Amino acid sequence: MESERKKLIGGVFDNLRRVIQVVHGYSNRAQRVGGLTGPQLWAIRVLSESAPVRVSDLARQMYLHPSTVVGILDRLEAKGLVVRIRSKRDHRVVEVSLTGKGKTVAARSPAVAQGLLLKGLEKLPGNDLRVVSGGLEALVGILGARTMPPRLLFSREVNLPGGGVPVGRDRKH
Amino acid sequence: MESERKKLIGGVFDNLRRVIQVVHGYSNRAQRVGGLTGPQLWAIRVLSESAPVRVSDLARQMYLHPSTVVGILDRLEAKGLVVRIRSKRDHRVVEVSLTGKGKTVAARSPAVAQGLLLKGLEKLPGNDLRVVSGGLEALVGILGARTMPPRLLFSREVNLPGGGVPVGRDRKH
DNA sequence: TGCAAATAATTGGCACAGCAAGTATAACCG
DNA sequence: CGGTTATACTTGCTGTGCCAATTATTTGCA
Repeated sequence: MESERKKLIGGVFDNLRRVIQVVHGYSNRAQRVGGLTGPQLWAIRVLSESAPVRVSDLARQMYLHPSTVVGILDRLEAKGLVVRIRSKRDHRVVEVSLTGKGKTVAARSPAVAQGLLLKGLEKLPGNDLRVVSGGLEALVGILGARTMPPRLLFSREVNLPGGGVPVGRDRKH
Repeated sequence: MESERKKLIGGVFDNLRRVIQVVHGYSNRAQRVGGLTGPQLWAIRVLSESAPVRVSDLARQMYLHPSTVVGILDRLEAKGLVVRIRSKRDHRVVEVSLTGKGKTVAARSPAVAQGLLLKGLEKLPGNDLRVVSGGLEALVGILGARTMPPRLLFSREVNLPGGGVPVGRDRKH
């Protein structure tokens, strides 16, 4: 039974690697689906949810430095997937949106991994789903990451760390 | 009960993000523990297990292109953590090993995330461990990643993909 | 009002990761 | 021998990611 534990633990590691490789590392670094890299796809996905968003907010949601996001946006803009529009009321801010092409990519892209996962989870028997949920819960607990912000993905709200409260801007069109 | 499923699924996503963020993104890109980047730490860890290893084998174990590994080794060598020794018998191969300093780093570093996980899993009650294992197993199944090579981490053997059967090399000192 | 401070996005510089193609050397095999 | 294969390395390129300025704009305060 000692060896059974060992085997289980080893399997957990292997599977965790696999999951990570698929979900996050689906585009390890180089170009991937549709010629988009991981971060680019990620930005597209965030944009597809957060409507027109300011560069700094996008950076916050992606947990990246603003200057990094600028670079990513440059490349996405060059591909014609996003547009930058200077805000009328505050001429400092830039609102980033998806173009039609960008929306198409966004609509097709989540199927890559997250969509796969979502579909799979949805058709999972209730008991198995509970097992998956419980298992991950335990993992997160072990890693002491329960207090960590989920980093947004399909959820709407963002807990920005450290930063002040986001001004309640009714930027809704 | 529909909403319970939804909540469970949402939680799975959030927790998955958390786990990924911790395990993989522990060293997002920039320098981290002891001034080492993620891939550098990873290489060190592989080296700490696989004794003297050839560059090509290291690349295979890290699932990286050999030229990428060369760069990583250059930086590790510059820091005095690894040494490259040309094999006497086959003058093409280079055996990479850890220096004393490198071993120290290796011994201290796995505590970063994987070690945390390992320790946590080890003290987990048998039942919970089975839940974690089963949950991940299901996830991997959903993602169709069961056939994917585990990418090695703590396990010894490597299933090199695509490549032919590894010649039964008795390079055991 | 008018000037200082804060804010937003960007730029430039740097290091690293990752790959592909090409090079040099060395081993193997007919 | 001579050609093929294997091994490591080099070079060139793209892309991330950060920090430290810079610029433009807005806000705040005296």
